[in-house]
Amino acid sequence: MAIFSKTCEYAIRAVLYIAHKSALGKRVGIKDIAAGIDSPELYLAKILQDLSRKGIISSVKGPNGGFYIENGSLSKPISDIVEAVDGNALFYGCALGLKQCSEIQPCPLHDQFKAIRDQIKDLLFTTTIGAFNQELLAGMLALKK
Amino acid sequence: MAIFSKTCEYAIRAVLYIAHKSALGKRVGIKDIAAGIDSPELYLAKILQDLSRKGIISSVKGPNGGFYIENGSLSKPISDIVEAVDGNALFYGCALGLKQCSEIQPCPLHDQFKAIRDQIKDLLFTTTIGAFNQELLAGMLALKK
DNA sequence: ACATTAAAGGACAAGAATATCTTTTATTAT
DNA sequence: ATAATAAAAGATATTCTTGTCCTTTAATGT
Repeated sequence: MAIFSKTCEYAIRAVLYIAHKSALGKRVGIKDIAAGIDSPELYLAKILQDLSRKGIISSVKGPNGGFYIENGSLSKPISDIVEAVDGNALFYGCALGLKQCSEIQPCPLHDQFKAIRDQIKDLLFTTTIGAFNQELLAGMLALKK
Repeated sequence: MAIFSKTCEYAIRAVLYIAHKSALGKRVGIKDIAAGIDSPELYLAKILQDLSRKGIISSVKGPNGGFYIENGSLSKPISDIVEAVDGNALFYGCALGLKQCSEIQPCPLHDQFKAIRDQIKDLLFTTTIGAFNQELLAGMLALKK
């Protein structure tokens, strides 16, 4: 199994794609995004609808419409996308799925996974949606294939 | 989403349960294990069949039969269970699901996730199946609820 | 106003993961 | 040998994830 659901992988890649296009003041349509991140167009549409409802991205309908990201939202952390799509189990859940796992009643992997979860949290909470814009524009980072 | 699939959570908990019972020279039946780790009995049966076929655990049929773990297998790493059930995407896959992600063609999270994957690998490859036997016997660690 | 464009929304379909049920096979004790 | 036990195996059911299709709504340009 992967760290993120497939839906979440698409979501992150799409948001980063929209972000670096938005930095140029451009809105992007669903076809453009789907091609830009190699994802099924109609499924991605559903995901973006959801992210739009949740305020992570914005959209306008009609000619010259499309998806974009508010300047202020570029400083939101990537964790916002993950939480919106996959929930917060990755940040707070027990690795072995125990509801009552805690310091008092730890599962065998409790201590070791705490460190890993903390590192994952640190990464996703401190990395912003706009953090990769320059490198994406420069073509130094990949979002497809 | 959680780190492991539900199937894998059951698998790890069951194997650790079997391990610490095996340390006492006892075989344990599926009912016992399912109750001991709070899992659906018949589903767990399927998982253990699979682990048995893959040589991670052993079993004997008939009266006084049940599941057990060879002494030598107690020193196998937990990663063996994870790989058998969830595959190795957690250890080697790209966080954003890109097939071609690498140093040459990195996804935006490539570098940061490499560190996290390495830590996960380190934990799962160096922690053995038998590592928690004493604490489990002493009731200091939980496998259910 | 009207036609065109593009996202939103609702419904549906396919596939995978999770869970259950029933029959078969192997082992043990009598 | 036979009966009882317990895992293996095969079949089926349910739920969740992923993916597609079709209609509706909102915005724009003419």
